[in-house]
Amino acid sequence: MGRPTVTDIAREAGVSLATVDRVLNARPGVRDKTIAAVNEAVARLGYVRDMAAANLARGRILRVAILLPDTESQFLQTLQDALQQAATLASSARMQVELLRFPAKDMHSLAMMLADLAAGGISGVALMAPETPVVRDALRALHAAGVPVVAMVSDLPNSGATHFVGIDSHAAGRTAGVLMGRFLGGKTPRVMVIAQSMLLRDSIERRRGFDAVMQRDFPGIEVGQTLETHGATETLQQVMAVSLAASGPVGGIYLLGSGHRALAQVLSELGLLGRVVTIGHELTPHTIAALEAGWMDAVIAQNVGHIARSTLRVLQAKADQQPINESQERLRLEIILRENLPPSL
Amino acid sequence: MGRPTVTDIAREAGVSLATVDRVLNARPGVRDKTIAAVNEAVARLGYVRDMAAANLARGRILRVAILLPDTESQFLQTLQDALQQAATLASSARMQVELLRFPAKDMHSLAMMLADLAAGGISGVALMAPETPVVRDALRALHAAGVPVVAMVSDLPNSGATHFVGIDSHAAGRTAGVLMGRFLGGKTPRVMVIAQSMLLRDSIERRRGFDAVMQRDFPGIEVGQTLETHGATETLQQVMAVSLAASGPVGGIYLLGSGHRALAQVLSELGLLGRVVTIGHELTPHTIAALEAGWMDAVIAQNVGHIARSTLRVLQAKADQQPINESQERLRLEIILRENLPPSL
DNA sequence: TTGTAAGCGTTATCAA
DNA sequence: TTGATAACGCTTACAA
Repeated sequence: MGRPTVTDIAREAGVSLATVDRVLNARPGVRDKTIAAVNEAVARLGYVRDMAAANLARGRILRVAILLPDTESQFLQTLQDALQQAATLASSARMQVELLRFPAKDMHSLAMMLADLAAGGISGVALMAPETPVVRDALRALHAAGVPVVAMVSDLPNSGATHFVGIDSHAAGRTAGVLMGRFLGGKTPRVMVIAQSMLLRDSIERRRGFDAVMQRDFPGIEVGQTLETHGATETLQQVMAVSLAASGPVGGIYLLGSGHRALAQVLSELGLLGRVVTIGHELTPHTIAALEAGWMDAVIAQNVGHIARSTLRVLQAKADQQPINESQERLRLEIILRENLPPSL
Repeated sequence: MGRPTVTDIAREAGVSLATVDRVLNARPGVRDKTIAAVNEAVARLGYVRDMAAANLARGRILRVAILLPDTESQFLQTLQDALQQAATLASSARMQVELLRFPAKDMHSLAMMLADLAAGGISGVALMAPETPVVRDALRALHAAGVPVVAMVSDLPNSGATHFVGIDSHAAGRTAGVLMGRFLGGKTPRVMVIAQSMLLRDSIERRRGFDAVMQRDFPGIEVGQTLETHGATETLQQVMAVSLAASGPVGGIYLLGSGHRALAQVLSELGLLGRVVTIGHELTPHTIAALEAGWMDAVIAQNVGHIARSTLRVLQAKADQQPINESQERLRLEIILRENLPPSL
């Protein structure tokens, strides 16, 4: 005979199936003594619930929503694709995923979308968003309503997020720092740091991690201030020109966020493409091409497929009130060079 | 109304549940015309099978065996632990895993164990083993009997292995090469390569990948022959002494397989610990300690937790005759530095 | 406070 | 070649 079932527990404890179920699901209306008897039988037989059968019987379809900013970035695009794919697969596990985009600059819209979802009886929410007061309040309301909230990529520690799926940004910055320091070798010991914006929590933490390592392990290397480009190629051109004129040539460039295509263009115009150690973040078609072309030396990344699957699994587990498998859900901070690029993604 | 079910298909196709099931599972005894009708209904309604319900109804418990060599290495230990943990979790998905060790040097025993498993009606086998003729024949027999075979860590391409779970060893060697070349910087451009043995397919491929990159990208660096230690610290001591005397000092050491502890000891005695760029493979308590201590510079690894879960998932999918999710099962070739060590494993 | 019985979506047995 | 019908392990009205 195989694993014990509810029927075995019922027989052993001398009660009915319904009572066993009530105890198992901590539903009211059972005498303490009966509860104890059932639990004793559970422990003695080593019973473990068959969640598949349980969900089948419940007949419930989990409805979860995933919200992403509507920014046009390749990272967001690959993340969205991964989520889309994971959602398709998850549909065969009675989970329905709604993928939504919100205006990146309008946190009030996001808050309203969250409120609507709460009102519509959603059973889980995952999102990637900055932690502004409005957002925080909306998330706290969800949390109070018992809806699990998963923060993706960028953590939301003060909003009662149930779980964070992503990597430690400070460690990501530190890793970029070590690679920069070591790869720089005999080159000009001056590094330029470029970002589209420093609004997102993870950009700031990356920069901090980068600086920490540079100061500790490579004191001989000069690291410039963060040059913000706000996504415009012209701005990038200008700030780089100004910086080069003011401080002299650089041996390395650290790209905190996206904007790889613009950087390639400007570097090319300056005749620097492939002549400076360049390190960036996230694996996208652009960064993959840059690694293959050889002008980008390393990329610090997190696996978007893993983020997507992990997000859905965590949402599922939370809805089922099941424990989550920490080691499976922990995202690895990946270092990608040309040599270990995944074969064709 | 939710997803279509077999009942919907039966109604739409004007047949019974049993017939739908026969068509869905490609069982014999159905007229072509009926098959077509059912398939048409399936396509029209967009039916997708609920595997949870299917497995529940089958009531079958998958019995799979996993075979590992009985070598005393930390990598094997971590792999075994990971498999053990994954097996425990898998038991809640009606899969029973038997974890077996075979004498590392006795391929005949392994072949006999495989034959016994085949006779005992196993529904899947996974193993990490060298591809010798006896093993190959035993695996082919399993394959012929319709038992899916998964090769772990080291591929078995000529034995009809159904699937390989592991990383590309040639790429792993290339990655080690790039890092060695770049990290070496201004140090003595001479690298020593050490291995316990060169019997396993992956050691050979790593070495080849390493050499390819060194020749192509770092022609100025001299790479020595592989020094085989056969697991003995004294041998390591001797071969290193001889090599250093013969060719002069080295700037880097590439450790192809295990033996990190012995290496630490010998390096320490020679006063070289932390003074030569050291690169190795696989994340184990030793290599983690070495990275943290700072005398090992990088480790090329594959995630054993991923290997374990992937192996079990693939075995499950093969038994269910389900397609496998390539992107989820593809192992990443990980580069681990002190800065991106996973937080506590 | 507890029990009975129907049903979730699939498979499998047996009879037609 | 097909169709009823009873499982699988669990949940949940509804009854007692």
